[in-house]
Amino acid sequence: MDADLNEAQNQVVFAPKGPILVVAGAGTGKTKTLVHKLAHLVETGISPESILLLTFTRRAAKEMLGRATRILDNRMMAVRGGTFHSFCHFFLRKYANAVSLDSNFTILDEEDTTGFVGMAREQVVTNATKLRFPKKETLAEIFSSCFNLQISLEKYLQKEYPMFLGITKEIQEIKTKFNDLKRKHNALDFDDLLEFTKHLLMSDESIRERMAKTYEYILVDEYQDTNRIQAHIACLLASVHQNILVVGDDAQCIYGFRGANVHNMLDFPKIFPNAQIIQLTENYRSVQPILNLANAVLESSTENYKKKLISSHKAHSQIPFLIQMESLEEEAEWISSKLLELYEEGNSFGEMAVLFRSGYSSHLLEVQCNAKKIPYRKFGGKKFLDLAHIKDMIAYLKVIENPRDILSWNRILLLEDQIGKKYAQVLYKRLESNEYRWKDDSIFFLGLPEKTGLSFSKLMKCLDSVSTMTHTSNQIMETIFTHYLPVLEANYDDFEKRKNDFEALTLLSKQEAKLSDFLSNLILNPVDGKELISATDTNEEYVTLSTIHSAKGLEWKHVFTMQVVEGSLPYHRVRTTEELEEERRLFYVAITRAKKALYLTSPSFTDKNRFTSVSRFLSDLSEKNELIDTLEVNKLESLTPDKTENSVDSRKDPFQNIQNYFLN
DNA sequence: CAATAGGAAGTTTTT
DNA sequence: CTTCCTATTG
Repeated sequence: MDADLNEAQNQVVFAPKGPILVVAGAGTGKTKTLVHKLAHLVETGISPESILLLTFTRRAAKEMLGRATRILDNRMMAVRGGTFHSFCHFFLRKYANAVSLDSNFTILDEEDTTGFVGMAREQVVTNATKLRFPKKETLAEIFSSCFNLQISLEKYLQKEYPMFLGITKEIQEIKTKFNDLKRKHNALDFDDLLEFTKHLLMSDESIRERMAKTYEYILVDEYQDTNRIQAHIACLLASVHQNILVVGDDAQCIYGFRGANVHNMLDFPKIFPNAQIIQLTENYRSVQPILNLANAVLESSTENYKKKLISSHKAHSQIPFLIQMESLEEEAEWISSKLLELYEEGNSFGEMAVLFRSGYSSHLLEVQCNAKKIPYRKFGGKKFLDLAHIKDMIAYLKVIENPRDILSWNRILLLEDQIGKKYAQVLYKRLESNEYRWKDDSIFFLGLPEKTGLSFSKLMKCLDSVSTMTHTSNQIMETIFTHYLPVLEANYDDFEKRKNDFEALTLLSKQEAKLSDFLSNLILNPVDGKELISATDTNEEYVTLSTIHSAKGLEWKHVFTMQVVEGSLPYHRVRTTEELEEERRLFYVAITRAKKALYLTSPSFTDKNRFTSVSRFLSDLSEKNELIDTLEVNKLESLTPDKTENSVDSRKDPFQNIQNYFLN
């Protein structure tokens, strides 16, 4: 027995081999238990590299392995761990031939996937039917949802887009064409990674057995967030030895939109009738008032969550705050001031986090943090990879790696002077019929204006110079960059700033010897450019700004949750009660991230002066006054200097009043 | 056919 | 704030 752990946790760690379901409430020491489990497995003779740890999000995987390595020793680095998608990618590179894939396949990110849908759409939609036909983004969303929810196109349309039911046939046709295109151009999207893996594991017994030998033990964290296909893959991997441990919390399922379903968890004992079920209930993270609010939020749910979180902290503590203000500007101002205040009281920035529903919500706050010199890092929302100039660079590399990548060809051709949509198409066709081999030959230039041909041959000579010899990805990067630089300077006024991003990209490319590894890693593990640059700096503490989704599984001493208002939390697009319940769980996740203090802010006006009110998740609470302490921030602009003194509210912290005054 | 400017409209959450 | 579409000019 491990004295560090409570009884239930010990039960998990010392359980014999075989299937185990751990139902772990928020903050019940789940990660700690898993880390100890890993250590125990290694001690009992299972080698680290034959343990597979799967999670849905990258952050959860990173957190888990990071803690295992810190708490235990470097042997834990050998544990194979990552997201389902990254595992599937690794698996498919190895067994590509078994599913008749070319092993140098390209992985499509969201934008590329949408691009292929767009191509398929153009093939089906003629001008006559163009009116009111769903856009490529919508179609891509529909196809992905059908896959992740594992329902037919018609059913999904019925549920979400009844207005498109009349064109089901055309949409189906686009879907088929879309899949054909991906195969033809040697590309897999995120969903394909899962589908091909599942298919291969299902149909090939010898591979299943080989996998069972490679991975003697399967751990799945955040099991409530896996969807049916992912759960299927996990179970297939364990089908031979049944050594599978899954951990989850039904109250924290927030990926329903991607097909995550509580039933995955509840049905685990149906798949493995001999499964041991262990509950972790004692909360070590938060003080009781925070848990009281969390419990109350769940209690008003229509669904029946059995658990009530009880804190192990006995000391008296402050109940959560609800701070109301007029505008979004005031909200950003108040939060940033409060962050500074906490810092000046001796808290480190690393102990603070601001959470929000949507990626863009933090915009004003980021401005304030920059102005006040508060170090922060943002998680969720826009990515390094989404920057246009980074995507340009990647497109060159993708073409070198997979010449059939039509989208990347199109992108880099369009960058050249005097090559537009039409000529890009013509040139791709010529390349294709010439098996992507470039010859400085007149047939390539037939019917092209002189300047167009010149641009094209310049591009091709550059690509040729890197693909004919063996180069490190770093050398390739340099050559491509030399070619790209004039384009960058011509297209962006802020090209100097953008140039800096290439440092980060070069830094990344040095980490991988092979170009293909570099590219797939970039897509499956997108990194923030800033993060990379600052990683070379000292380990500076920073405030975490994060979407609630990305904050899952993490904890901070001081947590702020922004825009706890109708329209944001719950989100305005929510229609059904299931979706509403998911929003409630999302709020629950946000609350339970806080260890010591929780601040909820609620502006009365969202963007475009739309009036809104405090989230129903709070206003519906029957014992609201006992659960939260409501404060109002007066609108400072409306006060004349004379009146400011009167406005000082004795209930409020004097320091905060001073800050509010001087920083405005 | 390419390039450009200017107006319009759409912006969850993750891989 | 951005991407998307359209009209105009070269």
